[in-house]
Amino acid sequence: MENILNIISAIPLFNGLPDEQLSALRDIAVEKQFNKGQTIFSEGDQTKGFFVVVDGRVKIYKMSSEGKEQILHIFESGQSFGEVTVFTGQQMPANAQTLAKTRLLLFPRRAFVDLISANPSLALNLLAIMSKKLRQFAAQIENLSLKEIPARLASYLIYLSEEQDAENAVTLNVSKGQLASLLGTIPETLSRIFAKLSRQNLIRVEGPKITLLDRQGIEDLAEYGKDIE
Amino acid sequence: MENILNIISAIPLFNGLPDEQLSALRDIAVEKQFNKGQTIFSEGDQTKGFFVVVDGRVKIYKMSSEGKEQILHIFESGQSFGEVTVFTGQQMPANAQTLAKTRLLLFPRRAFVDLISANPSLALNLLAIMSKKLRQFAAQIENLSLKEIPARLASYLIYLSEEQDAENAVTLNVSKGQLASLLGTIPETLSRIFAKLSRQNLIRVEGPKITLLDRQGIEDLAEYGKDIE
DNA sequence: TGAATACCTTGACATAGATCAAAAATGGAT
DNA sequence: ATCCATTTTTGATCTATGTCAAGGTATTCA
Repeated sequence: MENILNIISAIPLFNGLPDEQLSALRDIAVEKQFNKGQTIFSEGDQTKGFFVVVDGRVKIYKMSSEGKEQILHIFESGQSFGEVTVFTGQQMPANAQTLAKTRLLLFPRRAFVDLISANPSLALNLLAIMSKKLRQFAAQIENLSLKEIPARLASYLIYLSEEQDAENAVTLNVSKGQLASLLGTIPETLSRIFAKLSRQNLIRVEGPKITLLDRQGIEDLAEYGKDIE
Repeated sequence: MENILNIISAIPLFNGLPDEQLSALRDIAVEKQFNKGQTIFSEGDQTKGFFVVVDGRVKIYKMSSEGKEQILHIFESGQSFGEVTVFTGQQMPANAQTLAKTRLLLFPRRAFVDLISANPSLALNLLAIMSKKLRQFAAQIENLSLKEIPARLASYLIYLSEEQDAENAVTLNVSKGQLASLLGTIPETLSRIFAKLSRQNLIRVEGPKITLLDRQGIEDLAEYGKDIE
């Protein structure tokens, strides 16, 4: 068994916790392995607990009655998901599936809640993380309803470039089809928009590698929508 | 001064807290009065703390660069908002404005965080409330991206009927224009959809009073979208 | 009571994006 | 390498919803 303690202490959620609490966390954590494309849980499932991605990538998504998928979130190493139902005790409100070979830690509900009850600093960390998620959701709602798809794509590219710490070149970490779902559209439309932005010399697309040729132009597009044809 | 303690103890967030904690909360709460249409805070403002609606109604909204508004939330008596920035310490991410004459309690940031740190049960309540909001946001994202507007309206009517505990008659608690924004559309479109659903004998609209003539039909519409013309 | 203002509805039209279909490119697996 | 499966792109068409404009209906306030 690899040192779970090291993994746990590197998780943002558990930042700044004293060793004894980290040990307590390790004692309740359960390690899980998944291959690419496996389902972790489905909408309506009973709550098991809350998850942390050790490595790999997980998508959280909803399906419409016609089978269209909307990705709500994509989580990578160090990020956590499933907090919500730990506290409401309801069933899972969405589906989770791996996008790659993935290792997770599961903190079973009961034990985790007990731990939080006893540790205000853990609760505060958790509150901060959930606050951040609320904020991201609000931003996503704003994007979906206020902005057109080219603007949403531009926002995402900027987000990625900050994430990857690269001024003007980013690499998509999901397939274009998945990206379409995350942006609330379909692959055909996304493809056309990539083509259009390329034509306008805002970006260059080479497979999953996107070069931002005109950073300012892309920022304007993200901010003001309405791309100039 | 009216008994703030009574108000505080009736707030869901503070459910089940012992008297001494309620007193501690009262000691840090600040009462605020607003008339209809007044701005409580604006996007970019410094975080003051977190708010509870005593009575009245508050909308939280974003503006697009073209001045279109998207309502993220409408809060009524007993509900709280502004928790997010209390923990992240960032600026306010959206605007808040009263929809009616409104009384609020403000819990200043610093004092509130101290209180939580000392009281795990308060933290757990807060976690549960934030979880619920996350869930609502997820549902809103799902609605915006997976459902057409008639289905969103149907969902909202069902939600309202449960809220108001009325099987087949609901009263809109916001203007139709505001409702349009909440559903991610514009008044013209909403108006047409009301007309269409009336034509299909699913509902009857009399001003802000909506009668659900065919509850099952409305539920189907909310669930499966794609209304049968 | 009536003017003024905000709100709601209806109509004609424009368009972003979805759908359907099929070709092209990519990337594993053998 | 070559084949198969998946992903991506491109084209033609359709439709829901937005935009612009105008008329109607409440509600408020003097």
